[in-house]
Amino acid sequence: MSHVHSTWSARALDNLQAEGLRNGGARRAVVEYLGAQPCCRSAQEIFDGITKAGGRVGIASVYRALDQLVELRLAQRVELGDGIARFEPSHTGGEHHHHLVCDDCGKVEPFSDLGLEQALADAARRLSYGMHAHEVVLHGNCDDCK
Amino acid sequence: MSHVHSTWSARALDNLQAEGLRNGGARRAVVEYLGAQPCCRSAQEIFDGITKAGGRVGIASVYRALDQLVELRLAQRVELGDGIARFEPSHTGGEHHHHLVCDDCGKVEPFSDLGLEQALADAARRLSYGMHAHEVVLHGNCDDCK
DNA sequence: ATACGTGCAAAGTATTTGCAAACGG
DNA sequence: CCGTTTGCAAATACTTTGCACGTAT
Repeated sequence: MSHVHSTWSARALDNLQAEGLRNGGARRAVVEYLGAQPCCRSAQEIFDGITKAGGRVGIASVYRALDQLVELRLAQRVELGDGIARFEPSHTGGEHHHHLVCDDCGKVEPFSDLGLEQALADAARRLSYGMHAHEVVLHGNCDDCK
Repeated sequence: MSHVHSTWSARALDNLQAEGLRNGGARRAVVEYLGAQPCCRSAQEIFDGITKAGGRVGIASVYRALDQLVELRLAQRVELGDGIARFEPSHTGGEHHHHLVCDDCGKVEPFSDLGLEQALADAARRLSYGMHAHEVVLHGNCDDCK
């Protein structure tokens, strides 16, 4: 049996290792960077973030690491309508959130809503769809642009 | 004052004309094709559909027409997680739907859920966000892949 | 007549892949 | 050691743009 981890990064690295993967420098850097973010990040943002912190990775490795994380359902791919894929840790329970996108300035804000989560679960049940992830994007105008 | 249209295509073409746009062949073909579809379509699918029906349009015009439709909020851009942008008429009221995506075979199915719509409206109100569109994507496994 | 619309080809971005060298266990 | 991982560069996929010609009003 496995023990409990305090952070998503630690849990993800353990799961990757349990899959027989080797956790070299690049993938570890991606996992640690992503785990420290409050909301979704694009591959380029992750690359830039790691680079600015002194890490040396290739952007191809960032993409490859993200693909694997999504494949293992440790991370979720989020598309907000601007043609750029973003990624964030797969949140469990209360940490789960969705996204508000301002169509004027492009700002992205996370939000949580228990009623919405309940309605999503109900809808999936009614449809008898084997749901393992969901994504909600609200488009509108943020406070600054209203 | 304007009169009521029985189809989205007719209404959209009227709205475009009211904006001072000229509705030449390519944009008209896109609007008519899109209005006849039961669910979202990619630019390439729209191009292929028009071409197969004997229409001659450039794919650049398809993209331009779609941009304008989205800009005027006559159509909605939908991103389902595979990096391809899809488009569908902006549905009003009861015709509104969302999407189920099978992560194994990629199949896309539309669904409607009144409870979900209500929860989305409630969430937007609670957030006091000036919402003018929303998008929900459920990922899971379709009947074929379960 | 005169803007706007269109098609083609070229350019621009985001993402993926081939490959030889570096590395982890 | 040996198979995995990595970085680089080249390739790919989707989308946008420049421009000369066509067309709606």
